[in-house]
Amino acid sequence: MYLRYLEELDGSGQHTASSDALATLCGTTPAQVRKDLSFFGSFGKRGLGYPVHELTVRLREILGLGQAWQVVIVGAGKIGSALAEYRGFRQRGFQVVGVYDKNPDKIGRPWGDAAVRDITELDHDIATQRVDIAVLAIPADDAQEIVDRVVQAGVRAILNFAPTQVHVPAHVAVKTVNMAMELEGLSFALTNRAD
Amino acid sequence: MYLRYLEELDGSGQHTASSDALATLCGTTPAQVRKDLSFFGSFGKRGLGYPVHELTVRLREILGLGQAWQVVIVGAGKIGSALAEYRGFRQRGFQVVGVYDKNPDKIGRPWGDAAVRDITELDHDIATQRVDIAVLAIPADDAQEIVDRVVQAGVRAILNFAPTQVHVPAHVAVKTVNMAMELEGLSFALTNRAD
DNA sequence: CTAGGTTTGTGAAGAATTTCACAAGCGCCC
DNA sequence: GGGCGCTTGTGAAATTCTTCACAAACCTAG
Repeated sequence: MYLRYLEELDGSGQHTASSDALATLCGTTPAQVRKDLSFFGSFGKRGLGYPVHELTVRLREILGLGQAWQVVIVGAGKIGSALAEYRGFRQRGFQVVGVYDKNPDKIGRPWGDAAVRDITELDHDIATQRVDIAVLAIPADDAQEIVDRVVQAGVRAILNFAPTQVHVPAHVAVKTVNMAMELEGLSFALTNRAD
Repeated sequence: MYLRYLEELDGSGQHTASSDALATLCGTTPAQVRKDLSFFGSFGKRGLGYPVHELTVRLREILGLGQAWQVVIVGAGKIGSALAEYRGFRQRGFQVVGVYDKNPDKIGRPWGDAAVRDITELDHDIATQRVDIAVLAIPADDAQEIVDRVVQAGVRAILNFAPTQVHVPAHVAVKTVNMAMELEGLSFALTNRAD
């Protein structure tokens, strides 16, 4: 989050930013900003604030954004397709190297200058080319099976859009995005808001 | 999260579930399950566990899922369209009552048995029909402006897919889903994993 | 070079969350 | 009906996270 706003500041020519300024942008507190950043090192100058450009560079390093991570998307439905064409990914160095589906109607459908591939080829493909991250845009019922397969094939990070918890070995990182659950959180807020 | 798995258990005919069973399903601990549920009341029976069906009903009440919340989607790009047709929403009682865009090419494009509407009509539409939740699938630069407008028009809850923090008055609930940020979290995990 | 106005970095305090651990309650079986 | 094996609900302890508050450091101006 800090990186996002620092990039913005950098683009607009700001040279330094105080924890106070960053906090306002990010919707947090100055103390929080300082504690968070201090976890990784001592970047600021007292009396001045943080050097915007230098800090963006350091944060990118810390986040491992120096390299182009290779991503496969599993599931070529609405969400999968939207993700496959989402600019934000490539912009930030995530390269979509393959889209997979199990539905014969979708397999072979053009995608970029390649085509949607058969999900049965997934294991083989991951074994032969480097794949860092698997994005799952598939029904909940299929999620765990696909997770097991990509983990078996060597993938170490998974972004899961299926509305279910998936279980993985400790060395695999998973982030789950559950839109229905977010909406239900809003429903709760609407129902229980203190007016 | 508990609701999701309780529904599954209910569907498969389970009558009771222990905190231990729920914890395993949800990837948490039994103590956590009990503390969480106890916040809303005392639902379980000692020696037996929680009554699955009864608890789903109660959780739905608590989350305010009894009624059909009316949702508008702002932004008819890839992500907005995917969301507009996402079954998970309707299944859980969220009714998409309108899709808006500012791009003339997209305005009027058929969507369900209606059409994508001009974003300039948004304020008027919200004022004349009930809209509970606004889902934002628009560029970061437009996000705050649209947030201000829908809040002004009376919307109390926002699901934000724009990759930016948005600021709202205290009585408005916001959930932000930032896919690029999730990917960066995975990048960090891949970079700093302890092997 | 010094004084004054800022802002960081960080221990310590405070708050919130999670885990522990166990009494109390429940159903089942004999 | 009583004993036994489970499981909840919950205070208390432990841990984690956030906020406070201030010394140390830095810049600018004169």
